[in-house]
Amino acid sequence: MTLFEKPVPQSDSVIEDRAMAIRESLRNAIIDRRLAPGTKLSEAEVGSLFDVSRTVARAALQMLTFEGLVKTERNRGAFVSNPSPEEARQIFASRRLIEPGIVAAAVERITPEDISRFREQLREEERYMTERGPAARRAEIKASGDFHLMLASVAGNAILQRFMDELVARSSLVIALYGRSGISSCGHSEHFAILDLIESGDAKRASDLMLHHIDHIEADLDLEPREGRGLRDALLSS
Amino acid sequence: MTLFEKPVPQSDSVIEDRAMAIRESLRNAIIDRRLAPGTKLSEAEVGSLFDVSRTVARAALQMLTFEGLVKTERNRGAFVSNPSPEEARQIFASRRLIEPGIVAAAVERITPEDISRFREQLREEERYMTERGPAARRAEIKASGDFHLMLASVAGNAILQRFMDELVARSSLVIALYGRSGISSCGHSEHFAILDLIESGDAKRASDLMLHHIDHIEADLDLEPREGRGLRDALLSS
DNA sequence: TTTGGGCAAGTTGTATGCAATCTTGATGGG
DNA sequence: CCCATCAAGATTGCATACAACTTGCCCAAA
Repeated sequence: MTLFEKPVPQSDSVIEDRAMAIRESLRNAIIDRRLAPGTKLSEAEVGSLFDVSRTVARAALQMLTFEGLVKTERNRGAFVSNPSPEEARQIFASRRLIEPGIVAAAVERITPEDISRFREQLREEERYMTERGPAARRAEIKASGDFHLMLASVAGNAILQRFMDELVARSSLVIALYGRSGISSCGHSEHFAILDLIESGDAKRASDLMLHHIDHIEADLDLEPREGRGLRDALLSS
Repeated sequence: MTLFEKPVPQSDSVIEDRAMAIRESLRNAIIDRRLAPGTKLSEAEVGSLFDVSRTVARAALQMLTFEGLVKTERNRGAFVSNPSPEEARQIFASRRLIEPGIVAAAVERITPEDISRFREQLREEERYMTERGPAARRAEIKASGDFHLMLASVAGNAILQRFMDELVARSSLVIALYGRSGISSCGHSEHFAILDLIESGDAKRASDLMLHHIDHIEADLDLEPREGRGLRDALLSS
């Protein structure tokens, strides 16, 4: 009757269905490394854990499979993805290709309000950096990824944003897997510098710095060939 | 007992499950425009059409939703995607970002055998160009997309390859929707020129030409604002 | 005639049951 | 002692049943 009959579509991605919520929850658990790579994600277990049927759990796992965060083998089930060094390299190669363009687009579209939010986000990052312990380190990885995601959202291209969603999530998993201990601190100051260059409107230098930033992240990884891995990494990793 | 006990894992992506086959079939139908944008894809109808249960049909539709080829609305169902001009622009912006890098990678990795296969593919394209009629035009769009996909596969980055899969599929839909009649012929000669530059190892010029090529494809589209569309394009389009 | 409400048909969301496949542990033969 | 075969348990793949929601129609009332 009234014009506001519907209770407002809300943020659209928040409502969705239950499968999406489970996907988010598992996704966070995976990139936080609370779920170790290779962990079996049985439909029944996920279902009972979230109090839904296997149907819904299965849908969530299917979504995560599309994102590359879990790998499913026919008639065997779903496992937390255990990205190989080669996969890791491809992930960062993809980011090197995409993110400079995102920075350039962000330079064109960013607003002063956006800049404020970014600085807030960077302060948040800073807090985790001062702390020690694995929990803080996980939070730092996540916050660091959020910077890149915010940049992608400012760039105003929904498709690239979705690609970045996937790439950042998989990067977080890779960093948790192959990252050396404490060197990622340099990355944070680069976030500040990138933001400054974006604010000043210098697209070229901002893009270049983003490129270097990604190089630095990848350089801090320990991506040796790791002989003997490639057979069935999930089984042999334990 | 014998070393060949298992009947060979086969091409891996060919086997998969039935949902994948349905996805492929629907995907081809959509980018061929045999399924018009806005067409309702009811789970029951898809299921009975392919002689599977709604469960499998639903999985296929979910995959297509991830690819952006269909749009699903909660409790309302799945519809063939009807990309807006803005979406189309984002698709091509994404391609402009990614494909030059793919060309550069392909220059490094392409083999003489690959080049032969490419020339074969281009000859195929040529055949469809001489013919008239909507069927030949659809085949031409598809063959033209295949060139870009083959390039992505040569580049050797599985992630970028998957991104390109999605972008090319959505581009085909956009071209079918917004393409002007016969101007796409210039694109074909550019494919030849790009391949020549790749063969000669000139990454820079090959990438630049790819960039221009994408510009030309987009320039051949009719992407006016189309007032009055943005409300609920699926409903109002008919 | 127009508007509003309510019922009915159809579709999607979810749960569950059954068959097929894989894993695992046991058992028997070499 | 080792290896192969096989049976039991468990898990996935798929189909189907039911519940919840949306939509469109019809009819009544203004």
